[in-house]
Amino acid sequence: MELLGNWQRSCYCGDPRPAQVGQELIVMGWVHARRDHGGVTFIDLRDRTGIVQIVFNPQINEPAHTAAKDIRMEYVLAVRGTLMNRSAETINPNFPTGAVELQVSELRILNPSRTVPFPIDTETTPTENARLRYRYLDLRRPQMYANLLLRHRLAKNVRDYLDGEGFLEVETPFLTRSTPEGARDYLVPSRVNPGSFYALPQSPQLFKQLLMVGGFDKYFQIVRCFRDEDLRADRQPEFTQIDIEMSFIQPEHIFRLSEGMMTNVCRELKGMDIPVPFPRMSYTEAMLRYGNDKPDIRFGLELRELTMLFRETQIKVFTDVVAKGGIIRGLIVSNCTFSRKEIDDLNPLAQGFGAKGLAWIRITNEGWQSPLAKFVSEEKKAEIAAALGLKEGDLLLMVADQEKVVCDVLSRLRLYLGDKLGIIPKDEFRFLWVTDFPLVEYDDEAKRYVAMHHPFTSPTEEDIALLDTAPGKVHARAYDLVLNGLELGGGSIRNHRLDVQQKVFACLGIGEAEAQEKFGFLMEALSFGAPPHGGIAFGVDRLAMLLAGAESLREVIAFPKTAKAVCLMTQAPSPVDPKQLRELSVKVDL
RNA sequence: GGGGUCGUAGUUCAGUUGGUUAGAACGCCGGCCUGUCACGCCGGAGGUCGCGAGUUCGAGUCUCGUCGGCCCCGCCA
Repeated sequence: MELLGNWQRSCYCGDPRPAQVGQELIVMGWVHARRDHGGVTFIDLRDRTGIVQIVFNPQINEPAHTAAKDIRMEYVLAVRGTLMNRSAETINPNFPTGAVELQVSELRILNPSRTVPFPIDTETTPTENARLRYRYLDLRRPQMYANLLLRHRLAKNVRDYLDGEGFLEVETPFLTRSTPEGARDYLVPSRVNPGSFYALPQSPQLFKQLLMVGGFDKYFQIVRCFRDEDLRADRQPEFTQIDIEMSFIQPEHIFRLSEGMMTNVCRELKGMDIPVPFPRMSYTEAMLRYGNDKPDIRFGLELRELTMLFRETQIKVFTDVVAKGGIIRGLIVSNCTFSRKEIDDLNPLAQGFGAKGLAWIRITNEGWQSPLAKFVSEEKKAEIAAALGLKEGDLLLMVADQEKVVCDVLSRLRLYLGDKLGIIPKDEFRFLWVTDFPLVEYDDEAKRYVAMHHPFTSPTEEDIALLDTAPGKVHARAYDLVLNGLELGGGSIRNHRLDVQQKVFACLGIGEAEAQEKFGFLMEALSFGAPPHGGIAFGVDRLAMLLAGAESLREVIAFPKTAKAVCLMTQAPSPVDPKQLRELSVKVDL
């Protein structure tokens, strides 16, 4: 092992080109591969920019050639040498540096490496377990570097864009207070105030509103948020948002700004030109056509309303459901080539999605093929076929149940079928605004209305009166941005008037005393001339994931957590020293 | 909290109906090799089959439990 001494790197491994031939260079990096021919030894030296071949030739430098015998995979080297052209037949077209090589005159082995637990290449993908345990090695893989580079450029692009639009990035506290509603909070005990706890923010929601009251007019922040809920491929306990808030605006301003930001990102990072404005769809329409408030509009296969058509048949499972206030909806798969088994297999799938069963009708050249065919008159069949435009080869899949169940099952079945049929164009980016959400929805478990977005969302001006009489019918000035079936972000116009905010609290069953205790600071602020304001927040991790074409957030997060919210590298979370607990006046009760 | 799936050499994986000494590739160690770039050739080491019970004459293989990774449901204003 040698010291670095006063050596200074003259270029990255990916840099050398024929133009620099003849120059003396110092390059540093990791041993990616080693080819020892006894006489001459080749080493591929790698850094984040690429790979350069360095050559140890005993005729050029005997000591360096001898020393190179000890070099192993992932050793860290510094080499000084002369850049040479390769002879025509030894040029490697697979690397940008493949026309040249560095003839080593001096080698310094800066650090050895134990045998690595998995190879640093693109061919083999190690198990997730190994990757997360040795994340620093996983990060050496070019794909991980590419993903995090993309993420960096995303953040930089967004910052530059918002700066250009007159936004200020302002930091807000991580140690804040726990609020009711929403996700479970991560709590931090206060040593100085025994028995009291901070909460890590689920989002900087209230702070950004208070910045508007503070007159900042246009705020943004690329900020970490924390939610103590179970994980998914697209959900980590800590995640990053592009958080935005503006004063004296309409939803249109948010749409225009967001569209500018997203198209900018897509153009700069992916070379894609996304047309603006993005299409918009009301929540009601989205539920009707897709059964879902975040529809993937890259493909059709929309839901069909069937209640009226089938209510007068002799199909008992249908008529019973309709009698109980349920509905019937379905999907039509055109030119369906499913085997009988494939169709039968959809039934347990639909049941897994929450359906009691899945009815089906296949249109063949001999008429209806279906377990239900005998319950429908020929006349009715013709009426149904005409109404739905059914033709030979079509498969009609139907679910009858309460509306919520029908929507849920069919929306998931739609995604399953879209994937199975291969009709989802993978390389398309289809943005969609979903608007006109209900302000609240009834929670059967809690037996009260809960905020659909959050408790600070403004009702539409014409619906304010309904807050007292029919809360379920009140529309919110809220909007979500959906990309390829993934909720990328959401926002709303907020309540800037104290009386409206108090009405909303009351509607949510938050009493005056509780509102005062939990949100007193907000209500106080609203009483001091709060401007009309609103904003939006986008998931950076999800956006980066889609831009990177990755299947999991972990691919675009340097140090992510497992499905059990554990960091396999640091072994966090961990028990702590009893002394620490005593200082915090915290007792663990398992 | 629930369901599914995976766990075999350092790594990626194979392992038949439960049957002799658990294999391959890459990596690792030793040797040879002056134009390779997935270098090649010769030789070698390396296994608590995640862990614990059970069934069996016999378990990597079957059963139960448990731990861990992944996916999903619930949950995620």
